[in-house]
Amino acid sequence: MTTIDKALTLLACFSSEAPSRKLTELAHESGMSKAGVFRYLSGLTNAGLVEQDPETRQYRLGAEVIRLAQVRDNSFPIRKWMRTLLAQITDQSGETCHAGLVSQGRLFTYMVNDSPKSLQVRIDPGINLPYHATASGQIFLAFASDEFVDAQLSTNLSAYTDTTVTDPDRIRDRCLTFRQQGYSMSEGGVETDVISVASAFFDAMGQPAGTIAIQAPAVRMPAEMISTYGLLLRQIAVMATRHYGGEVPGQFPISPEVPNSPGRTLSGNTENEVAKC
Amino acid sequence: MTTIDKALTLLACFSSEAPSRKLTELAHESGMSKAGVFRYLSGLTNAGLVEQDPETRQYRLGAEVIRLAQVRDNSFPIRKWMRTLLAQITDQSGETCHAGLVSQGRLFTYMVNDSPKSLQVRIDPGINLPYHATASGQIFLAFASDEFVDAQLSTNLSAYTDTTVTDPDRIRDRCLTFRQQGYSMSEGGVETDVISVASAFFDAMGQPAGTIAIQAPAVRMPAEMISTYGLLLRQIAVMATRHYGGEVPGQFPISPEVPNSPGRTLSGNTENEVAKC
DNA sequence: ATTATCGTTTCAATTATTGAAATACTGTTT
DNA sequence: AAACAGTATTTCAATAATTGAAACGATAAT
Repeated sequence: MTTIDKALTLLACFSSEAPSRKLTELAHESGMSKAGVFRYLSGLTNAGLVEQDPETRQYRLGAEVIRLAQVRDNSFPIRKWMRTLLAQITDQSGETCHAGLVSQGRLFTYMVNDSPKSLQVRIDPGINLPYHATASGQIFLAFASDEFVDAQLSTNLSAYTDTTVTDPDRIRDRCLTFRQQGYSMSEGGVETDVISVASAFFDAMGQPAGTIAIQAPAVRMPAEMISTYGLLLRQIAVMATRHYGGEVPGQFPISPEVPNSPGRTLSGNTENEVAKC
Repeated sequence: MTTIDKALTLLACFSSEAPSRKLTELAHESGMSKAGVFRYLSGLTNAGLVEQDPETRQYRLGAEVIRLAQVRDNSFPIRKWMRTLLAQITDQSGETCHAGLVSQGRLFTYMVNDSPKSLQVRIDPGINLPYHATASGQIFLAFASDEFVDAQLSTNLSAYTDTTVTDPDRIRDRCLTFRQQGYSMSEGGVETDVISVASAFFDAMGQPAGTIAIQAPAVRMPAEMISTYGLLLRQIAVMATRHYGGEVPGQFPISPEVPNSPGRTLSGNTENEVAKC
């Protein structure tokens, strides 16, 4: 492992769940010496990737990461078309939806579009999506490589609620079904009374690159809605794959026919009402 | 210079102007050996900060940078309130506006809010703003440290148009005026027939952290509009400083009184119409 | 006041980094 | 087809940087 690798593994320690970290904490978590972590953080700070809160002396990600993210999006634009796709989903379903992206083996919420309804599921961008407990995670596993699935399911699968499925074999079974239907469903996997439906989009090698999901209060999610939304997401996911420059794998059941719009159509979300960032 | 520093300087080579780079090109630009650059890029690729296009073999920023940017924004949220501020500016002026942020000494467009008018100035997020040729850049220089100003003005100041001011002394003069009035103005600095007005917001140490600017076609920018917009931006900039957790420096002329709204008020841009990302 | 905790610096042993040159690869030109 | 040009990788021994334990300083808690 090179010096650079060691320094950069520190970046992976920062997440929305733990956005600012103490040096000692990072040293312990990464298994490296305090002195080493200090030097690495200094390097990262020089590059602007990390900054230190002058008061608490805690480290957090720096402004350079947002510049890099803008540049990334200019060279490989996702935001623009993803916004449109999510707007379509919310328009047709009336529910909160989000797109997940995978990076370094971790799936996180990339973009969120809120439901216009007052009772809605709240979710933020940049949040980690556990593979075993979310609809997004499970549809991702359904199309991921065996090694990846094994790696994920061999970790501690925490039960967020009473209904979280934590048995690896049951999860594998579910993923099999999800792969056949092209969308997944999770009921109360992370939070009770929330049902989530998801589909996946793919990269140029046919590997899953991200997910698209609807999340709604369970009371608004009868069985027939789940399949309707599933088909909708499956269809939008194919469009996402196309935009992404990817290849839908043979196993994925493509649905050419347009599903009937379940919800009212809303007018909002035209491009020039939205701040570009 | 440590190995980490060298590796991370490569990240700074990626910009919206040159989002994907060849290895040899990077080696030349950074003055490092090809072998070294290759090893550094490998490290960065392992961490997901960089990825290689399988076809062209060019390197570009990876998906991890957008995850990091989301995390950064969760720990130090700017997007949310900046969106509101920019919406206010466009609502009151009817013109395109943007926020600039500084990172590693470079000022770049962080967020853009388009004018609803059909004739409008187009600008993308993540674009580099040259200090000498933009209103944003100049108001930043007006409040930056002497060393910073010297460093910037001693580089080659390219003339983007016939009217770009490239004489360091004239720029210093202008910055003096801009500091006194708390906002800057640039006419055709980067593109002809475009006038831009800007103000700055500050960090906890009273140093400029970013800018807020209006850009409009010159035909819609008579002299009295410039000062009206200037006062508006100055006022919004104070709010930005407050949100940022910063300190307005003593030199900055604070305007407590509300300027009269020059344009019509538009209704759009409520939070839940906007995709969160 | 005392202790505990955390961040920062020091320093000599060691280990990884380094760049030139060779090699592999890809697409283009003759 | 074959040589060519341009690029990305790999190799390898000399070298220079990394390394972690322990000391230090600063700050907060008891």
